[in-house]
Amino acid sequence: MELTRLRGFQDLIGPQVRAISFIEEKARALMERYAVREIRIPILERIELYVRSTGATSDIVEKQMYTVERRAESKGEGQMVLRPEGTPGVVRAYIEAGLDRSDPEQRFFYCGPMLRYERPQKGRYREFYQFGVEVFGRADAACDAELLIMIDDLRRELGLELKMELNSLGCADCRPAFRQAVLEYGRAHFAELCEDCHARLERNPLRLLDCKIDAKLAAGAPNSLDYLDEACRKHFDTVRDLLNRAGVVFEVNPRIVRGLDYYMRTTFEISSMALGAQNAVIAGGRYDGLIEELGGAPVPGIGFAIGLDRMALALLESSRKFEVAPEVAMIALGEAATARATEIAHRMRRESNLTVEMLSPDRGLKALLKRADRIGARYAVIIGDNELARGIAQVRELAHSRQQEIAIEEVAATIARELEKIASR
RNA sequence: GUGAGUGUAGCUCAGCUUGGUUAGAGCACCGGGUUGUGGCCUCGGUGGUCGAGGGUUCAAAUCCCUUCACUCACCCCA
Repeated sequence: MELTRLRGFQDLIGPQVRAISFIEEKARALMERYAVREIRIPILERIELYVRSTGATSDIVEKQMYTVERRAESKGEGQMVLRPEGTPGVVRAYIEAGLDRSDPEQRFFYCGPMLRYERPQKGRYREFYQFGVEVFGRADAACDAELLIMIDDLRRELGLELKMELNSLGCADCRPAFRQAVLEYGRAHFAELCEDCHARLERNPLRLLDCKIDAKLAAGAPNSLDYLDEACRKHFDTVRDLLNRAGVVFEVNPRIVRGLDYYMRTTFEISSMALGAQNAVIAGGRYDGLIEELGGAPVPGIGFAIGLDRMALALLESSRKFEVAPEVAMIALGEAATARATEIAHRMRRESNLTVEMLSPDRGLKALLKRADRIGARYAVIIGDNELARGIAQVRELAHSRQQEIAIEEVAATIARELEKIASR
């Protein structure tokens, strides 16, 4: 086969797509309760948006973005890229709508594909789906806590065991001192650092802290919490206190460092034990300077994104099943019966709310019953010329090989009633 | 970008070390055993450029080279 999908892209089929939809539905329902409103933003943006927000030296901007070839006659668009993450686009839309000035306190969620050119591996694809939440206009610790509680709610609804880790990176006032301390620590131990860390040191020294190779060295490195100024410390203490009151289980991990420039104060990562190396299923944090950086008013912000693909993988690792089976397989033998069966199937769905799959009528009964079994139907409704003439249908309960003749007009109601009985047991 | 592992039927894999007739199994699919009754059983059938290209050889799934893809990990990150 030569027309294969592109590397790192996936066709989501069967349980995979059902797991993702399941998470999305749960998350959407949760958004309703938290009064978070949906926002839809373009998948294509100007490259500058990410250079200025994500950070010019980040890997995302330096080597992972998909650039789009524009038509020669289009003018003034500059370099366009497929969005590698959601936050900058939402911030842009927020500013562009003038909300930062007219009505700054806003909460949005978005859902959709993101694209990054990376080497694929388990839980990492070039196109991946994110469900993200962004809250603008609130600098208070209660807001941070509310988001984390929201995440805990989702975790509970999905029945997943996840680890929540929290850190504070400090603010524009106190972070520089911390960064400087890490830099100096790194320089002092330069000879002991791994090759990757040598590169990190000047580019993004905070990254030293979550290096896997130099774990021992990182343990002795400066702790961001020791460098928090009074306001940041109080903020972080309040967040933790609110989480404890809400019964949210979390750990403080000073090594949680976000890769993107715009994060400050509260940062967090939620990971799954069920996954491989790419185990962060949710990550986010506060980014109070970002809106201003992108040309808006000085409005604070905080947000997170769920990696839906990863979350789905974790869900599929658990014992949860994502099979779907129709309640009724409709079997028609012959042309006249097919017409009648189509009517009955329609009525079952519309009036009795049953899930009904009509099987291909161009096959023998044996093959059709086999098919009904295969798709996991609970009942097979058989209508042939015999039944048609007598105004009845054979209703077969597959698991028990019980079969009864029921007046065609009564089939839908009878099955619905039986299912109700089973459900109430 | 780096490293390791793997590419044989729709799926899971055997065969490759030591080259040798028509390349196998299980599952799945289709059909018979049952003129209109599934699962279990049984008999049969469809299905393969052995990832691709080149080389060695009388002969290559098997040996050599190149290349591509997939997987996992590094890196990065959701």
